[in-house]
Amino acid sequence: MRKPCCDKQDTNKGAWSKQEDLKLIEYIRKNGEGCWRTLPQAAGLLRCGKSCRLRWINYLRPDLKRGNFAEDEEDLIIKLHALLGNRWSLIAGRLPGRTDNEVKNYWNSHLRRKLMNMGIDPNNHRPNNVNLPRLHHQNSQTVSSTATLSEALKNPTNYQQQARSGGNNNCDHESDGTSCLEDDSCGRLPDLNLDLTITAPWSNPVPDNLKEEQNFESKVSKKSSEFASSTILPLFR
DNA sequence: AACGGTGCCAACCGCGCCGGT
DNA sequence: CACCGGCGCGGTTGGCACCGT
Repeated sequence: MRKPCCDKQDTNKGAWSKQEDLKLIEYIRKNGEGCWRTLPQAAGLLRCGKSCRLRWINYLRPDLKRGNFAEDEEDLIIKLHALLGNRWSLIAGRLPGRTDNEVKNYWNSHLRRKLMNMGIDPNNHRPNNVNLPRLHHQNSQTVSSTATLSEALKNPTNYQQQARSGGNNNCDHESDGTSCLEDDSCGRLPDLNLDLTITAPWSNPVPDNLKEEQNFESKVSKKSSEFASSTILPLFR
């Protein structure tokens, strides 16, 4: 049995106070991130390391964007979710200034409902309640080579029609929140516009918080990483 | 004004991964 | 190779704000 990360009796829980925030910011400014387990004591905080890490990453980091998501960010989240499933950290990594928690919350509170209102299953990005003939995937087409998902959001009827006409695949991730990456039987990308003309969100040098992304392949499962390295990563480069 | 319902988001929890020994 | 500890991730929860009745 794993030991708890800290002695819960001696730690604060719940919302962070202004003083706690200041202590954490000050400590990290002087000493940098890392070694979260020992940080609270060193910084004079009655918090567990995980709590400090979360507070810093999700709220205090100076490079956070915050505020409403732009249309292109929404677009990107939807596309990446279609590709990656609920891998929020990977998705957030493509949105500079956004955290996985923020993206996850935004998906669950806004985008999920938006897609459902359009009659699209947010789990597999396919139209809901439609008895589609199962075509061999070689016959399928992408939704559109030019339309973006934000355009689709503005015109759900077109999007659905396109999804129906070209949106068939052999993938059965009906509602498990997984991506096609996880199933060999799919053998193809989900039928979304995958013309991802994404520019690198960072300039040189790569910020520390994004360096991890360069280990993308090691983060996804073996199967996924093979898929990613041959198919997805080139789209991002 | 009071109340209940709903949505949003910060924070917590448990688990898996990975590096060190 | 096995074990251990730290870190990071995704799912879930709790509390607050807002809105409608």
